[in-house]
Amino acid sequence: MPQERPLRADAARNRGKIMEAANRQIIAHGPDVPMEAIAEDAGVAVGTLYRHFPTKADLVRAVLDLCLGEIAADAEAAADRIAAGASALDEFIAFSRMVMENAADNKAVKAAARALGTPIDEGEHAQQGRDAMDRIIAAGKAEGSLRPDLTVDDGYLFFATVPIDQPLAIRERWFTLMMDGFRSEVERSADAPDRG
Amino acid sequence: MPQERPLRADAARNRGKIMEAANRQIIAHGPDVPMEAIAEDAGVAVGTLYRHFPTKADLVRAVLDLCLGEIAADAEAAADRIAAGASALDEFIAFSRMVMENAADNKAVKAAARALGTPIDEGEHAQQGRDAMDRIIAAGKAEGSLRPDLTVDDGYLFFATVPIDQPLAIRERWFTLMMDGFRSEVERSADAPDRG
DNA sequence: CATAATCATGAACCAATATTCACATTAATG
DNA sequence: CATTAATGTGAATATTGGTTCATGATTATG
Repeated sequence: MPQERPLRADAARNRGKIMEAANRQIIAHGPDVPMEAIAEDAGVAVGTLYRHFPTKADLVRAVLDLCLGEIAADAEAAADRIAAGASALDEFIAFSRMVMENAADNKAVKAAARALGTPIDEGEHAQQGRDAMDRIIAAGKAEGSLRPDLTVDDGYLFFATVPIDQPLAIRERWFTLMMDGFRSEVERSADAPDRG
Repeated sequence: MPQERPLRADAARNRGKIMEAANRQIIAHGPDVPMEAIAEDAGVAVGTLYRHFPTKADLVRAVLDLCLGEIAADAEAAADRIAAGASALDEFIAFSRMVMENAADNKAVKAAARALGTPIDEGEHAQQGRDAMDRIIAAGKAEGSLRPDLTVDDGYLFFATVPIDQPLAIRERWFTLMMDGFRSEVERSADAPDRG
């Protein structure tokens, strides 16, 4: 077992700069951003990217995993608040809305959503998020506010189908419809103006 | 106003072959398929594609518009059946399912869905489909089976968010959830196994 | 069938991008 | 500080894919 020698100081520094730059660039321009752009943003040469990540796909994967991690952390926070007494329905809706809004203007999240079901969501972050979602949904069902047959996969489905390229109003409407599909019958939304 | 001189015989023939080939190739591989591939499939040289379509985007647009036309025709057929006495809810669901299944393995439909809200859906086919959807939804509301605030845009939203890259079971589940979101309260789905 | 207008051909051109590699720098070590 | 292993550099390479254009073929017309 070859001991991992620690990174040289400059190497560690550059690795950080690369991750930050890649994060910025992918958030702004999506995973198709050229390696050159990331290198320039990081203030290093392209070759350096390749010293740290054998291939572009590896770099992108690392960034997307980071995104997934942040979302998973939010899910955990929501689950914790529920455990501490907060309304499961409120937390579920707030978390879902947050995911939607992130996906709308963060192309990394968008790409991560599109990548669900691919190798990307097999990292530990994905599992962490899945567990938190499970807690939220179980609480919602116990509370009677979410449909009894709801599963974590439904949450992922939500994530994966956010209408990213549509205008805000459309996205809001989609959100209403999805949430109404997720609720138990008695709990339907009140924001529809003209219903009996 | 320059009179459109009719196409020369060989030109007309080639135009047909190109449209067919482009349709095939885009259905199979999506709009990113190389022009070379389309040319080869059509049995002509790339230059010929450019004689008929100034740019690749124009060719793709033509193919997607064709797809939209077929879907619009299906919507009209459904609307007509409703006018003739068929259940609006049944027709709405059947049409929606058809759209979903098409989008699943027809990359042209998928691309057309993604292109909603872009210049592509401003052709006459788009308007035709919109009108038919309007008739279907109005009937469903009159029947009391669709939520009173449903609009044609919601139908487009459905179209645009089909979870294309997910496995069949996931897509079916999504369909259930969406349809439950579209129905009026009293009409919720019965395919959920474990609800009281 | 002769002529001109139209059309088809496909090699060449160009731009974008991932990736490599010979060489230059820099940090760790004694 | 001398040595060397690790690291950084960025021009060069390879590939892909859209687009053009000089040339040759085909069709329409009188």
